[in-house]
Amino acid sequence: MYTQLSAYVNPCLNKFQINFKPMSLAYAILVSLISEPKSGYDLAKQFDGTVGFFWQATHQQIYRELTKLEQQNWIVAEAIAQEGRPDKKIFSVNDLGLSHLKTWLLQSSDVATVKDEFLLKIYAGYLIPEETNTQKIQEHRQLHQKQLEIYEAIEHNFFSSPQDCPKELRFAYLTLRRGINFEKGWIDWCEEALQLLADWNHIK
Amino acid sequence: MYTQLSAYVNPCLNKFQINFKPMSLAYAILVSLISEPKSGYDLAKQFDGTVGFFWQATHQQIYRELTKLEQQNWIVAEAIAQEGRPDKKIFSVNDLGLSHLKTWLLQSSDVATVKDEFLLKIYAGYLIPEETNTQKIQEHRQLHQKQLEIYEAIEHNFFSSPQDCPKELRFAYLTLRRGINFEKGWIDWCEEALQLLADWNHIK
DNA sequence: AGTTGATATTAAACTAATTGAATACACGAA
DNA sequence: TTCGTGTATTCAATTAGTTTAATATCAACT
Repeated sequence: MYTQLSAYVNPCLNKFQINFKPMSLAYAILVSLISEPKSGYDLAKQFDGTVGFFWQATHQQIYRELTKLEQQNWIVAEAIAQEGRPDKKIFSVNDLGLSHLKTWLLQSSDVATVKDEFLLKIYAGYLIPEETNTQKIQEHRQLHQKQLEIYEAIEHNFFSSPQDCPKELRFAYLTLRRGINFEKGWIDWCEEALQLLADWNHIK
Repeated sequence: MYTQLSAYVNPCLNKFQINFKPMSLAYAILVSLISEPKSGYDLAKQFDGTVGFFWQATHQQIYRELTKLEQQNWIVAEAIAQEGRPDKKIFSVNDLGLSHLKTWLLQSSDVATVKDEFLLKIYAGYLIPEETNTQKIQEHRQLHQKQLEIYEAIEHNFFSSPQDCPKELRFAYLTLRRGINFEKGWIDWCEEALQLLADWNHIK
């Protein structure tokens, strides 16, 4: 028995529906290529660097996605013969790709979901020895300290006077500020957590 | 000497290894079941609640994982007939599951990767109208404000005197503090970003 | 001369996650 | 009476992401 309206929909019609799916990796690639055309190899590197703060992907993912984007005619490739190095395929965004990117940019996005193994382990911290937790938090603080230093070096070298910043870099600066804010937040939390654990240890 | 932004690519990651450790969903489920045995339905609800700050999963994922965990004999199910409601299957962690969980808890974890569509869009904000960016950030601030209020209500109701906290809840409190820290960080950044955009707008 | 390491790309198999349902019972409101 | 909401679980298809390669060039050491 049909108890839902959806049961009456012709299933063949489903295939004609417009795809609203995120495909964010594709857009992340477009965003990177638009500021400067580059190869899959360069993209993979950059995805571990500055853009990597808010998006990462392995080179396998990137090459697969580039192939798809080229087939869809959102990007075009140019083969570059290099001396002393393997050939490169430099990709750039064409008009079709740019218009799709702009459409996507205008859509609002949800707050990103967090999947944090570290916090999951802290949550269950009562199951393991006290000092293991302390150690984990100290390690974590150091990792965030290191990342903060990287971000602050970038800020110092490229954004010492943000008011003079060229328009394109202004938005990169905003995301860099978020990176700094994020790392400082973690460091503050680590210190607070260590203090709380120490206090509780005194009380027992 | 570092003369280009791209030079700040983390050299440790040059081999394209972003260490992803799998199976975390299984452990997230174990962590939740260990504090109190529950059904897939309850798990799905909880994954939208407190645990949801650092882990989320859809009910389809959860049911699939529960089936696997039961087959591996890490958890056991007990069918509960309910009046006026469908039957429930209450899962609890057994000794094998607990020992695997403890082994996992002792392992150190990497800093969680961030995949933030919102920041990706901000990064490319120079491609869209000024007021669209402002609006996006204002929306985002409100979302984080709302989440902060939820966390602060939990803190007020359950952790008004954290020093008297029972041992198991201490760690939940630590993660709650991180949630508050996280939301406050976002709110601060939103305000800073709005101010910077306004300043730049004056200079043009 | 041979190993390592960086550059540069591709293939294939696999696991995890998402999308979009369907099924089924009960309760209260329209 | 059927509509919506909440409880409770399952299925199927597709997309996304991970692991583990293999291939190739060249520079710099050892």
